[in-house]
Amino acid sequence: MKEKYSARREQIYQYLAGTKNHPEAEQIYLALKSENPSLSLATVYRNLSKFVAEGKAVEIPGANHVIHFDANLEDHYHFSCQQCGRIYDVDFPAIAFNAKELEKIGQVQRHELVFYGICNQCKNKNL
Amino acid sequence: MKEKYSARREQIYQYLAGTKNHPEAEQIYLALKSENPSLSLATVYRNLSKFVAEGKAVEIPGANHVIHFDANLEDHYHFSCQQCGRIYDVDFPAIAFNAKELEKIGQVQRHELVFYGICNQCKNKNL
DNA sequence: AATTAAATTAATAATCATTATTATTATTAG
DNA sequence: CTAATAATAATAATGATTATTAATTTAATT
Repeated sequence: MKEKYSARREQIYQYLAGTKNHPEAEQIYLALKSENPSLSLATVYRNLSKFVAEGKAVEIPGANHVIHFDANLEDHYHFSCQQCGRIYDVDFPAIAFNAKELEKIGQVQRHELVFYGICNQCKNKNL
Repeated sequence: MKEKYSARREQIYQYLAGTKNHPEAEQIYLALKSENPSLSLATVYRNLSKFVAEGKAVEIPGANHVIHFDANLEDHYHFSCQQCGRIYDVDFPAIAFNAKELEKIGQVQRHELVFYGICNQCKNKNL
């Protein structure tokens, strides 16, 4: 199954790579739909899964059990707002872990650190 | 809405609190179903959501987009096997983070650190 | 202990994110 | 250009989770 070039895939990837908003599949779909009315939601999902499988993007589990996507592969962590569902980047340096403790369990491919809470934007709205 | 005692809820909580397996809702359901044939899956979900809302349990997003539950509230982290879906405890001491960086974003209630990879058990099977 | 009120449940239907199917279209190879 | 095959659009199907509702259980009150 040799991969063929696909304009759709390119659009989806470029959109994901060009935003810091950690969108969910549907948000990407809606954003690209306007320029491209024939775009199908399943195509977005299919390509996102492909990116993840290829290691070109990662999934971030968000609030409300919706998956968000991120094409930023540099070490960074996330803040997930339990109220609005937005995901923010947290610019920490990568954390060093006890490798021996992890080796006892398995081989780590990557890690995700997510802080859960209420973002300042929502906090202010709640006043 | 004053909470009333419920034998079902108690069973579900005790099961969750008594295991280190980070089960998903359906696993809890199946485990308790044998002693309690009239147990309903929705009841398991409802009570698990309640525990989470009350802070008596946390959700851990597992592989295959299934949610696992953990009633162990002590600081500890997780390893999620991408092959078998099992979730393991990682016994690190809690990590100290740059509070100022986080305050810029919002108020943190808790954090989850998940290592993704292949567990040793699966690795050996793959040989 | 019986009565009432309210919370909880069982059973099941509904929802919603995600995935699979299939006929059609686009891309690449020959 | 034609054949082969990957990708898509449209839609149906799946599967985890949530909502509904009538019946049951619990707790308070008489």
